[in-house]
Amino acid sequence: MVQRSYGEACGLAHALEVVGERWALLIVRDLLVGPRRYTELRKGLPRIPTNILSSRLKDLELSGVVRRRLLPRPSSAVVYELTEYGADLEEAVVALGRWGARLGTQPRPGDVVTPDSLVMALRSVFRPEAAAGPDVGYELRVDGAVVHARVAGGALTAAPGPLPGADLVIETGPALGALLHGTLTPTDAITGGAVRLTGDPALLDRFTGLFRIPPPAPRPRTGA
DNA sequence: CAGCAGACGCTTCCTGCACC
DNA sequence: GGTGCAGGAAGCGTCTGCTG
Repeated sequence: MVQRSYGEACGLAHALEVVGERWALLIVRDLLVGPRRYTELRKGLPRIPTNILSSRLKDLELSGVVRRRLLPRPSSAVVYELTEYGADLEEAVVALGRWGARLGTQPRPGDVVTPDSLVMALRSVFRPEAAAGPDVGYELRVDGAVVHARVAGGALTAAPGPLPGADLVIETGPALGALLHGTLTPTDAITGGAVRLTGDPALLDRFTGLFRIPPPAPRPRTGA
């Protein structure tokens, strides 16, 4: 596909010409979690048409954001991964995710939670200033997506999959947004059955301190 | 089965123009 | 200057089929 130009000598305009197309930044988001095969990207982005995924990957490859790599035998499969240049988008993607999270806590009908989106959500709302204290490991299960987060030495490591020996396993659903927004307290979440915990329940308080969505965006007046 | 790619129809965007 | 409309271009989604 021929990339349209905004005709501006502006870094932001140039960035949008590369990752501003529909789906492009979500592909980058998933690749920030790790290299993915074509079918894994389709699973992570269940609504993307296959030709659009193919087209975006090609465009991102031409732009130097993504590269194709052939796995060694016996698999010989193709994986897509970010180049160093593409990986530089992490700071921007995390900031955009944090900004977007302020728009609302409730998923819309048909919205899905994927492990990759959950990992990037955790990275987006992690608060390093709250990470002092003993190391802790969480396993998070949200609507079938399982990810884990480990906070050690003030730094976060978040990745898809379970965490054997996790200090706390949190099973929840749409309530996660309210919990991270602070509109649902850990106590209310537990007593109301919005979360199920395995491990030390006190660590849920620490979780909501470590991961916090900034105050919600102001709502435009409806004029009614 | 993975990894595309083409055809087709629909939607959205852009541009130019007219009108107030 | 702001708004609305029409036509063309571009983009998107679904379906289907091809290749290794």
